Amino acid sequence: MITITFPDNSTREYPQGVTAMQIAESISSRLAKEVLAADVNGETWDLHRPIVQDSQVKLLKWDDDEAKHAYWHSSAHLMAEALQELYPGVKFGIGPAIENGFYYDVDPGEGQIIKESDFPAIESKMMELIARKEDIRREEISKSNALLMFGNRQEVYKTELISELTDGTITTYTQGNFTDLCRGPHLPNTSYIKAVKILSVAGAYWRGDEKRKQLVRLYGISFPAKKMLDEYLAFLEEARKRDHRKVGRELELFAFSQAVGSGLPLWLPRGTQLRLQLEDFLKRIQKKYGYSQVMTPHIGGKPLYVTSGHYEKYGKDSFQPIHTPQEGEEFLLKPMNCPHHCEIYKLAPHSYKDLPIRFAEFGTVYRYEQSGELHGLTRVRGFTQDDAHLFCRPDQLKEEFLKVMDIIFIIFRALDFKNFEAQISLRDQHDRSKYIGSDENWDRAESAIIEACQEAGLPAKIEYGEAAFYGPKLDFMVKDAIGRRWQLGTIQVDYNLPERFDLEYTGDDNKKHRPVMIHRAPFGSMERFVAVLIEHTGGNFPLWLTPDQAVILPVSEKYNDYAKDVARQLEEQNVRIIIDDRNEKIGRKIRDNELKKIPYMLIVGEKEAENQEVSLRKHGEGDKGSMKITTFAALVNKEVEAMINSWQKQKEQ
RNA sequence: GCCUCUUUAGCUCAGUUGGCCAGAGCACGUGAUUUGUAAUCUCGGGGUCGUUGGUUCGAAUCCGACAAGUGGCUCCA
Repeated sequence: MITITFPDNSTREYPQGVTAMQIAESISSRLAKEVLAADVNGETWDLHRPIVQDSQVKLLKWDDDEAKHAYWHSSAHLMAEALQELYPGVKFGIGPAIENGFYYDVDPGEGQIIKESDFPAIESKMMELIARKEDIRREEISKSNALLMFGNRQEVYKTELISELTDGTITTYTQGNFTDLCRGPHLPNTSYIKAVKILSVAGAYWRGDEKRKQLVRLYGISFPAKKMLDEYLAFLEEARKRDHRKVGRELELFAFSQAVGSGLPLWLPRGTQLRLQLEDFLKRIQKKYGYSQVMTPHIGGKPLYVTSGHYEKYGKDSFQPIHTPQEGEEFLLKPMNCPHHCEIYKLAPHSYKDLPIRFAEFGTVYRYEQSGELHGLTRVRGFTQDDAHLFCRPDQLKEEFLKVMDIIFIIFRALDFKNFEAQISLRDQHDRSKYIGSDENWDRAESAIIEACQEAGLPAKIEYGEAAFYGPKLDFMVKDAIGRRWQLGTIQVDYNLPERFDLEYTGDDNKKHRPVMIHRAPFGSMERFVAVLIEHTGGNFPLWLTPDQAVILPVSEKYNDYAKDVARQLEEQNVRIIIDDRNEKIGRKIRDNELKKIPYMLIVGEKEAENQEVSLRKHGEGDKGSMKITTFAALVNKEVEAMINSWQKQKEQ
């Protein structure tokens, strides 16, 4: 007998070789129906794998991520089995579970293609295999046998994988006529899968290497109930309605023109207002945090980028130099603002007492992204960074880092970005050849970032090998409507540019020292930030972001004068709102159409004129009630201050 | 850059197996209506069917190239 310990620390005795499924059955038949996999001593196991020694066991159901993972992994195998039947000679790459569903990379063979129109056939084949209720069997196999087995089937991708595995750890999973090299775990049989949907097809390089063969990647998702699949598809449908490209067009926020060029957004009046409001918000925060605003040109001499090293690294893959009538003179569209800011720093000698120095600029930069990269406003070729460069002493690094994090938190809080993820990118632990700067400086910077996150109570995921060549960084990721992650805020430590630009300060020892540079952009870029903001709000922006996108609407021409009075009073308090006084000419239909694009209306009529009030109405939400004109102005103006202050208060508590 | 797919009016879409001057709703313009707020009625303008080659008596429709866009891959200073 062996002792099984459950998560609540209760124990039960079972014969040796008991399976998780048998354990579930011994507890309740309902549990046995719902259980998908088991956590055995911290590893996820198949339900039918015998447990031979005393173990900690947790039975995993759909709501456990590990169970979902096994479920989708088995679904990937199921899809592969279907492909094997439908496309004889198909070769398999890898087919893992992902955050939402699964994929399988396959090589359909010379001349064969898998198209979207083939999905229904694949799906129905999968359903057919589900109906067969095929058992999914795990087997341990020696490396030589594995090589032989997959080699015989010309599975070149699998044999490549096997050759890199350690003998004794190799397992296969078999269902019906399909056997896959796989670590598992898996469902007991194919009938656990109730509903499947192939979502998309894409090309994907074998092992993520651009130089190797491109396989066909099929994405799919599956659920234990048809209803859950329908709900998921409905969710995707809903999410598409919040797509910033769609909302941006509908609300006339931004547009693209083929004539201007792809990836070069045109900000329309409404979008510009929104963006200016965001810029203003950040400027107010930065003022409190001791930043100096600077402005630099959109181009810079080529030598500037030769000095910075960017020309060598990116020159040929970027917008090409601008030539002048002067022979040999070349300028580059700036791909970043740092070199310009370094030049400003260099203008005068600096004392250790002057540091840190913080130069901020909403700097528009141009990067020639590969054509396949472009995506709405989230990945463009011309964009404006809410950039700043902080020049500080090494001992100030952590404190400065924390202050920048503060700014990011204020912004995320103000805009209700709750589900952001933080990622610390450090050096590759083994290969350090690609990084510049001394080990000592790197160690100091890396630990400063880690400590700063700990002090701020920020759970951050550490990724090794993701650091830029010039320094480690902390990035903030936010998901869009359909769950894609986009990097917004970023804080990067840089040892490279101070070196290359020979930046200095005089220390208290009267000797020259090298400052550390921090690049930071809380929004990331105005374009990407607005895109994510649109997807989060569905275009339903808070009032403080869009006061100019409200309209004062007198209910009849009798109140036009009062409307003008309201506009004047608001203007005095820096809230500029337009009056729609076309009521006598145009009528309700036009007003309704306007409403689609203007989120807020201030309605004024008899009651309001009497009390010096306005009635606030939000599109789609109805009346917010009437309020004094001053209250309304305060609502708009004070909210910005309140956003900043509320974070300070929360920190003090 | 690579792979899949898409491209018809400002927007969302229809357009049957290739066959007369290419359709709808919304938007836009006009006239009427004046009503505390997401669909009042009338009439009207608007499309070289992404561009460009080809097949055909005949192409929005079939084939090729290019461009832009989608979903991925690679990349992201």
